[in-house]
Amino acid sequence: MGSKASRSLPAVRAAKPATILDVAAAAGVSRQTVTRAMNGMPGIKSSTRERVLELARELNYTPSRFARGLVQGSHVSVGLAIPDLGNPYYPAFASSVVEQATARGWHVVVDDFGHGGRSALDAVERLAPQVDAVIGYLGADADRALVLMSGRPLVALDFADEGFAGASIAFDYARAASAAVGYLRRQGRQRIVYIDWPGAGASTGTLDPLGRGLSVRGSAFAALLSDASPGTSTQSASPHSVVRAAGESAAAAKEAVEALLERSPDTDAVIAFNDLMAAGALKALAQAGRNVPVDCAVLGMDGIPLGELLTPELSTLGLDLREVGRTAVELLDGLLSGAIQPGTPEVRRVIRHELLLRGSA
Amino acid sequence: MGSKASRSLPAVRAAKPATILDVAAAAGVSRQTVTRAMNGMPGIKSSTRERVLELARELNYTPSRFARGLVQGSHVSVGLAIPDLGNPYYPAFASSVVEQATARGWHVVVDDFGHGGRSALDAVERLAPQVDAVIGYLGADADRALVLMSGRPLVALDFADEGFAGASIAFDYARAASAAVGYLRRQGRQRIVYIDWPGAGASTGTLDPLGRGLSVRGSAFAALLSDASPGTSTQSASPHSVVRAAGESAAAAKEAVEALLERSPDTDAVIAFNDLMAAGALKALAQAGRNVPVDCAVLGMDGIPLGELLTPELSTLGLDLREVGRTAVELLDGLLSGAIQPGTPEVRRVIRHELLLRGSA
DNA sequence: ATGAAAGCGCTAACAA
DNA sequence: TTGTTAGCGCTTTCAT
Repeated sequence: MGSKASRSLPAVRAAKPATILDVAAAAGVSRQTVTRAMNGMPGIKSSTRERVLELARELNYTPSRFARGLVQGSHVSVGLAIPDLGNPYYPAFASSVVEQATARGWHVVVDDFGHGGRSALDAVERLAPQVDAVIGYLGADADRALVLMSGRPLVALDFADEGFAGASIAFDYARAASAAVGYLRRQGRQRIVYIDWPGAGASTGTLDPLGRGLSVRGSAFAALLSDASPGTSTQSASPHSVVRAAGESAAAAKEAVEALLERSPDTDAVIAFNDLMAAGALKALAQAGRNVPVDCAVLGMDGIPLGELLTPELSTLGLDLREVGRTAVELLDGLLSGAIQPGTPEVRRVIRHELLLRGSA
Repeated sequence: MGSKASRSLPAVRAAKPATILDVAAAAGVSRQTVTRAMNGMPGIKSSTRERVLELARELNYTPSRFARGLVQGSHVSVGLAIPDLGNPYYPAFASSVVEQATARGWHVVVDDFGHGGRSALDAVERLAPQVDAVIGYLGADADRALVLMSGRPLVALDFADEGFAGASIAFDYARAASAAVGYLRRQGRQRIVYIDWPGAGASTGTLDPLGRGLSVRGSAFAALLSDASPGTSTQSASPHSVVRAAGESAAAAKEAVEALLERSPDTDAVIAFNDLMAAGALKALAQAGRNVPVDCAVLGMDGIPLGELLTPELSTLGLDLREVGRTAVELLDGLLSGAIQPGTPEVRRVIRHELLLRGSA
């Protein structure tokens, strides 16, 4: 190192990163020779290779993947925008997307926008210039995100807006809610409560019986649960049939259920926004000494593997996440190849939940 | 659509994707005008913009992100190679890496190589041409992976090989094992069994008392557990103190523990390879009617949030995954900027587990 | 074993 | 409002 200090290394690190020409100049060779050294190609004296590699290291040179990609031909690169890798639902979905994309030789760039107060729009904004297409849980930002993609394909998940010009995969919450509530009613459950997390879809403007914002799935349940007692007047029959948790976490759901049990000890069935929150409900019930499912049934939503590890095992409205991932990537594949045209009915898919009965209901 | 059928669209879709020149030619404008249309730039008649956009859609044109990146300046792009997004440990880690990378304006390309019989080396092979650096759980492939990176930074996790030329983050299993076994012995546990999964680190060649391959962490525990009964002869004192599960899953661990309880009903403490497998152990013990932790203690390894949702809550050797992610990205940052030199002691970090006592031990 | 030239597809700067 | 010119940094020929 010291012996070569006389070479013209810039005293202050240049703002611009070193290029192949900088290395070539420093080594006194042509850029092809640098290419040969960097890529371990034949036709270069090993002493030259060593010298070039050493210089490259000193100059902190990294070949530009853009220049290289430009000349060598690129892979498809897909952006995946998800709200929170810490919620087991999303990695389960991501896993399926990555698997399907990998099978096609694509790359997946993941942006978890759950940290630092970022929004789905931020994520797409960052992703858009660098990827060929985006798959994401974007909520109401989907419309604006589509603009950022300037014509490239976008698949919005859990999105059912009729006016949306991109591709979408929606979930049939009305049907899922009806299956769940029907099952619990047939069991003779009298006091069914849905634990909502209005953060995701509250922008839809649907309100619960008390006039508070509700998630999309929350409104599906609210509609069913409010109709429960036909004997009463115009006032909603079950004003407390929907409870709002403070966050999309087991801890928040646990607190909500604790408060609920305090207020309405006769609750005999709890349906949660998702499996993670159902796990919190399970904890609250266990702590309150309730026997699940005898005293109170618990139903989750998602069907993630976590449910099978809980005690009792979680009954849930399961989504086939591999199917969701496969559908998203297939949609993209069709859009990218031109086999599917945007604006046709083909780009709006609906996937159904299935009632998975395990131990908790 | 039909009215413009006479334009010279290729009858058969060309093998090569359309370029900006194809669109420009089709629209009878210059490429600059196409750029303006595609990127929503000003200085273009909106009728022209419409026409160009329409043509672009027909030709299925997508701007090359490489050409664009080349001219606009690139973000740093980091590859993240992980074995299985379905194991909650990895998304927890990935989440932290993505958060740290995002804060620096970097992109993260995730490759989950757990599907389709792919190896860590496959993952790096795919990633290498497209990223500036790689972080990964590569096991024994780390050495070969480094070659594929041709000089670009690589951070290998859970890797402690002395001869490794890249950066690495190792975990101090000897210390962790000693903390765990010491704690259980002080509790008076007599018959402590470690449930190994030799898939990951079996290549190190360490053998258990029965001569079978062991994971790195498995050997740390085997060493301690074999020394347990100093009264016996040269033959290993506790030949069954290490059990091997058939997979890195709760289900595999559950089966292993079921067999163990059959064979050694006096087992009063189980330590698992990781939290997921500990969850399986918990299920097996509950099913066998054992009271955890009274009859039998269970200790996991990882410290993922899942543990707190189990019944009883899982005691574990926790790793601060946010610290691990932060360290990996900091290492990369230093390497990329030249602030840290490869080959110095600075690139080999060690992170310690901490004994987290919750309900199960 | 090495070098020179050409061009990948795009956008910024400048003309018209 | 539109077109022209000049690269971005690299790898591929093809020469030497």
